[in-house]
Amino acid sequence: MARKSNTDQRREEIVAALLATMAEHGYEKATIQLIAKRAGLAPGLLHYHFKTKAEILLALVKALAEQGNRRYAMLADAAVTPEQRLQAYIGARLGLGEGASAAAVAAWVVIGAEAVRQPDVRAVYQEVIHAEAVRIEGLLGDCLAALGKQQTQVRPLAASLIALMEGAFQLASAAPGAMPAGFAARTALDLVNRYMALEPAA
Amino acid sequence: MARKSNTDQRREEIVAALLATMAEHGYEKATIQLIAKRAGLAPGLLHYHFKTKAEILLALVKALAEQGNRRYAMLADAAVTPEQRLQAYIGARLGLGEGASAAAVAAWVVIGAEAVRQPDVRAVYQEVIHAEAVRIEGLLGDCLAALGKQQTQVRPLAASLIALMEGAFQLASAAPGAMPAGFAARTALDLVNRYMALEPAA
Amino acid sequence: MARKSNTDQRREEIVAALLATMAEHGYEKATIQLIAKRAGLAPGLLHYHFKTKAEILLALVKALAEQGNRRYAMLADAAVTPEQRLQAYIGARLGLGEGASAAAVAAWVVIGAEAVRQPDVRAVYQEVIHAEAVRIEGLLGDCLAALGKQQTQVRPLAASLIALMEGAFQLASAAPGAMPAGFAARTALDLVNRYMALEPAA
Amino acid sequence: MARKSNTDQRREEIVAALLATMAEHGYEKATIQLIAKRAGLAPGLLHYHFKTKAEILLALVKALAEQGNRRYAMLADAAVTPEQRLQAYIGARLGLGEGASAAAVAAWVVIGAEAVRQPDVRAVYQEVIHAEAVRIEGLLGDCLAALGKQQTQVRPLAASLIALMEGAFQLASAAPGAMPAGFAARTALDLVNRYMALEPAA
DNA sequence: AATGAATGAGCATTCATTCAT
DNA sequence: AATGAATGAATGCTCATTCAT
Repeated sequence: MARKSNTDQRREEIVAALLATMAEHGYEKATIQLIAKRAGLAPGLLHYHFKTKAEILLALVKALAEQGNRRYAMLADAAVTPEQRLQAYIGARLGLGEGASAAAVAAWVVIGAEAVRQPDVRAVYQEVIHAEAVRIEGLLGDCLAALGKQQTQVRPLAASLIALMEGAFQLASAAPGAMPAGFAARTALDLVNRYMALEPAA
Repeated sequence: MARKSNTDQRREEIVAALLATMAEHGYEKATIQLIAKRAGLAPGLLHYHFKTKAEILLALVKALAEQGNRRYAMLADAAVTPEQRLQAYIGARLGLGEGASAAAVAAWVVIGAEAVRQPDVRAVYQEVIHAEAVRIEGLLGDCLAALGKQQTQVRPLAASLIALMEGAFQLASAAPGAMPAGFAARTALDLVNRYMALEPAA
Repeated sequence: MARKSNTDQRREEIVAALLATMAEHGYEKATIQLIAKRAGLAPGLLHYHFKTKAEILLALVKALAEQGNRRYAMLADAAVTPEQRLQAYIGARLGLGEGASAAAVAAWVVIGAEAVRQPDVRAVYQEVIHAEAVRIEGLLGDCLAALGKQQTQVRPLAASLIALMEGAFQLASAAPGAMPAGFAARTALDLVNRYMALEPAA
Repeated sequence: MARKSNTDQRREEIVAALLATMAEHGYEKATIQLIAKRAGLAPGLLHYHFKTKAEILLALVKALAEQGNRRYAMLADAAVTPEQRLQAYIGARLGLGEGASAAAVAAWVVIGAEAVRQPDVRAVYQEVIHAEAVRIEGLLGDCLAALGKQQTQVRPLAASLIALMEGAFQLASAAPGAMPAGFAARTALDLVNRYMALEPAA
């Protein structure tokens, strides 16, 4: 081997550059030229490492999903009771404002809109949402069980929580100020907890 | 009198065509040619009635906002108690599934993503969100007052409800099936009602 | 109708420009820019009248085929005996050197090579060859009948004549000088006539 | 002795890979990457052994010409009478269908089209055609001499035979089925023999 | 000799916008 | 008001060629 491959690193750099560019310009206006400039690479190189621009987008969606997985794995270790795990989860997902993730949130909103029209993106987006739903249903089920409540509403409740979070990302990106800073996580948690508190016993 | 101007009607046709095209192709891929074909008009005519493509988009955002206003005005007349009004409101906004509005919902999601990058769109989007927030805060305030509860959490609660609705639109457009059909409105209402039920008295 | 369509004329101009450009540069090097310049049109206009560059090529193949049809129709009227018709046919097809058609001949050679790899081009090319074969078989059959000869070899003889003509085009374009000027038609006719003269009687 | 040079072998491998790739994709679409993959070599290596892609093409043209020479040399030994030599020659050249040579035939057709526009290719192509013409003229001259016929038509007859063969290659590659299988060689031989049979005596 | 990442010019194609009719 | 041809800048992508290793 006369030259060691740096493909994995380059791909990550390119994906990161798409994230940043997309957060600012949207997907269509995130041109290969612009992404390349942000990554400090020659435009042609992006097509050496990725066949098409759409492929970079898919890699980004997957990267963001994996990032979510890692965050979830970390918190799952730390928390003990079901309530703590739920709180930690919502806090991790909605704990916005830490600078670095603002771009990721904006990019995610753009991805959500691309999922409306691009079948490939939609497929991956749906996988991510579904995995999230499964996780939340597990967390809520544990909480309800610990409270001795019925679990018939787990699915719509989980779906509503996901909707609330996706909507919070949308508002944070397109209408900052609409959501009182930092209150999203707290209010979401209260909503869910009070809902469960008033569920009938099992 | 030569020939009466049909400008207003033409503008509405064009805006409607953008709505339909955008729901299917997104904003950038909703080309003037495509919009014109959908409207049954010549491409050049679109630039006679609108200076730029961006202007059509702004007209669409405003049209969707006004449509929301009209729906609200209608329901406000019918309902009597604060609880009825809140239920009617959420039902009207989240009562998806009536076919015709699926395109409007998808277009709204796309608009939300455009608001991330287009200042003009963002400004109008924020106006719409703000007006909605004011309305919901009024509704929630009335409900809490009728229940004799404190009203300190009206703002974050209203913001969360908006987030939930925007997120529900996103899921309906990009991940149909994630949200159990028709449950969005019911669960949202339950969440809010139980939250209020457990608020401290004023 | 506010503006009359000139599409047909423009398409012909574009096809003619491709013919000229291809004869000089081949298909791949006949860029849209080059073709447009030759036609005196803006590059973008070529894609207004044709969806793709490949579509222009197909239009050219069909145009050349029709041109051949017209030439054949003309001569069919003029000639009387089978021998005269055969002579006229070969003369018309191989009567090279009249300047204007040199480009067409070169373009046809390039088309033949494109037919090797482009299925769409190959399909049309085969249609043209087949139509030509049918015609020649008819001509040869008439001649053999008039001579009272058997007609069992009509097919391979026609195929050979087509091959000879296609090859003559190739030599005329890529190796002028190899074929003694103007002798192609005469030698081809002699070859066929002597072949038929020595066929067994029917 | 460090490591013996394998340059010659590598060059042959590369040329063979161009032949195969060109037969399938044409010259322009036979990219260095594609040729390298077919040869099982790294793309960069092709430019170590050849300065440019055009140089590989020239090497291929020469290789095909030499291959023809070798075939001719072989048959020349075996045959005795002029008629036998002519028959052997035509049979060797037109004896298509042996699988392995289909790609070579297709590549040759593509080369013929490149000769239309690339002066370097044209020069070599013409050399090959000229050498072929000289050979055929020799063969035909011998046949006519043996028959006691005049030899005034040797040149156009040889040119026509070359045209027929080049055209047969074209048809075999782009319109298989047009030429009744295996009949090309037989019919070509008959055409030439009957032509000679009816030549005036010397 | 060999590798494969890197470059950048060039390509077909798209598309908002203009404009003569 | 309306048409649809025309423009040209911009975009994603290709690819021969180079070069550090």
